[in-house]
Amino acid sequence: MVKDIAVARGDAEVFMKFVRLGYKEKIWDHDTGVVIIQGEDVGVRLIKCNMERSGVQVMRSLSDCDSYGSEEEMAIKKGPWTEEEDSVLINYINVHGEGHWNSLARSAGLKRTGKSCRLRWLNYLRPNVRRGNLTLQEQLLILDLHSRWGNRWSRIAEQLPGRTDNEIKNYWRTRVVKQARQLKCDVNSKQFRDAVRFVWMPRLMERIKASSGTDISYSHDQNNNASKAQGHGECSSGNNPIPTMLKSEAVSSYSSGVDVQPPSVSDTSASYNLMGGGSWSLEDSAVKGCTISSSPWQHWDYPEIQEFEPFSAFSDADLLWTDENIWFLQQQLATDI
DNA sequence: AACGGACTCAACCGCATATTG
DNA sequence: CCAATATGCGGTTGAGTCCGT
Repeated sequence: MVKDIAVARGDAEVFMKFVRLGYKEKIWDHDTGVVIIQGEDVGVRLIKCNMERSGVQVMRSLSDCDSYGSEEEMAIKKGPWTEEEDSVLINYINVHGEGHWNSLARSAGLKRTGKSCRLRWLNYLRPNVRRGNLTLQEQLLILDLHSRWGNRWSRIAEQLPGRTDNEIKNYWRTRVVKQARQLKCDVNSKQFRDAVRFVWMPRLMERIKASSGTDISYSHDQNNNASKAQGHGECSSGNNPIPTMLKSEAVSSYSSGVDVQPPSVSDTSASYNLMGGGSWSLEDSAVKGCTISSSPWQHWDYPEIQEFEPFSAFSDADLLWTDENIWFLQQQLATDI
């Protein structure tokens, strides 16, 4: 049986739909000409195609036609991406740009859904994706932003250039939720949020301060080599990229856990130049002067400085944790972070 | 060495929203 | 305006790895 199909210019979606349905009718694009294919019981064959005028790129060769017509070959692949798939996706995006993920997946010859391609690109393959452990500053920022925005992972990720929402979400679940679980309380409970505010975050600040002046090597993966290795089961450098803090004076006010005197919201403003060349500072009564130099990083200015109120959650120091619980949390954090 | 539980994180799923025809 | 489709987001899963016994 022979099926003739004509497909309008560039309409790969319609094209494939008719191929799958074994459609026989002819569809004409009067403006730009048509692509006509001839189908058989198994597979289809391109018999006429004005490629220049039609702009149909999905059919790059007769073999493509065959593969698209095969039920078996049309199966969507799932699971881990192979290096070959990665390179196909990267090369395609380098040439054609990103977006239009469904048609991209087909045009590139990937047997993946558009969503899968998008996710792979955004979370792993795109340039400037940072790999490796979250720095102390990043952890602190995540805790702080989550306290005000909740599970708005993509929004939080926007404030940590190179980090993905998926990565931050994973951090939250594996580290923070785990902590709550160990303390036998709900991660959203006031008790736990207070513990984060008055114990965890101050401790992070202390650790950031403690790293001041130490010679910490930080190998920023400019070429994303580590990320590629990690994606295929190999581990990248386990070094935690901790930038050097140059100045920190007021941090100590957070160091005593429940004895913290929260800064007022009114004198709060922030400038997280976290990805600096670069500094990271909190113009806040309690942390003012905390500046972290991290020259290998890309410069980044906190984009929502107007609305951002760092540590505004400290406005009410009514932590209900017992000394025992606080001690326990601190012990956990000492080994966990 | 073998086993099993815990952990990590890439990837998938379902849903909501945006865009397109 | 509406329906279909694409995109984006947050929640969840599960394969691979680590680590203690």
